[in-house]
Amino acid sequence: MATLLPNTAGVDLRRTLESGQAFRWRWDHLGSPVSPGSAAQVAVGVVGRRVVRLTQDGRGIRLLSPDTPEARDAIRRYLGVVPRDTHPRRVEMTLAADVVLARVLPHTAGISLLAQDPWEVLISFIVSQNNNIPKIMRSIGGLARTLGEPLETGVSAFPTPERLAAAYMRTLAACSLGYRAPYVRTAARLVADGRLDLAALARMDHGTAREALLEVPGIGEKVGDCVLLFGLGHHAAFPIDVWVRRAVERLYFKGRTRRLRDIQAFAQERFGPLAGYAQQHLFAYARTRLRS
DNA sequence: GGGCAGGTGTAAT
DNA sequence: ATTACACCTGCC
Repeated sequence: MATLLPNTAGVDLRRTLESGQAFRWRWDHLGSPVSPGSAAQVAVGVVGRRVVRLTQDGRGIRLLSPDTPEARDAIRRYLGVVPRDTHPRRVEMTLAADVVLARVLPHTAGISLLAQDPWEVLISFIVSQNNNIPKIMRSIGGLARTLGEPLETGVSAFPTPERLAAAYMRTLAACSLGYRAPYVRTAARLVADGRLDLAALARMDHGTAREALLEVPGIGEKVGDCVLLFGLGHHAAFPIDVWVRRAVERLYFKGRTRRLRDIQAFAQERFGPLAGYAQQHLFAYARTRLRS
């Protein structure tokens, strides 16, 4: 049966899983396909070696499977529904002091920063450069299917660094990586032979870890900041993609163009250690309400 | 079918 | 120091 996960942290499952930080979740219909209107939806994703099914209703977030004590703990940590010093509800209380975010938050509240596998995040965001979310999801799915360990029919784990490092270029090309394929291969080799130690980067301070990431071919400032924020737990990181840039320029600078480094400095100064959460809310707001 | 979207690396000022 | 352009793919 399903377990109800306590969610005093105020996590909104759909907003979190559709926030562009993770690429291995999809929504399926639950129950009878003949009454799709009333059918609840279930989020199906891959977390490590587990195929995870979750739903959320008025009562909370339910873990449909796998329903074991170990899985329950892992998923609670992954989602950030454990009461920690920075969970969505508490973060949003602080961010709402910003008059701009106070207007944004009603549309975006409940976004959590997932505690993802840094290795998967590294590769996923190298793939994300100059790319869009549906295509990123296809590429990551393709890598899992061709190089990852099968978990259940049609679903595989994200490939290990060793498997990815040893992959043929044509295998990578078949996943539509395009010109990013050599970046992916190089990064996989760096991790596989220990020259890039992601666990060590997670322990370093934000600035030092950032410098190290920028040395990796295919990782620039935006992707580096995504890896820091989504994979390494550096919640002060503020990745600036076109949407975040639009949002900041529109909402804080009267629509005036600003240089990226000025936006970066502004965000670090204004949001401090919560910059990553602010970025998530601005990104979600821009994508849903600033299209046009 | 040409245009466009999306970050980074590189070569040009 | 900043700026212009190429890179691959899929969608309109």
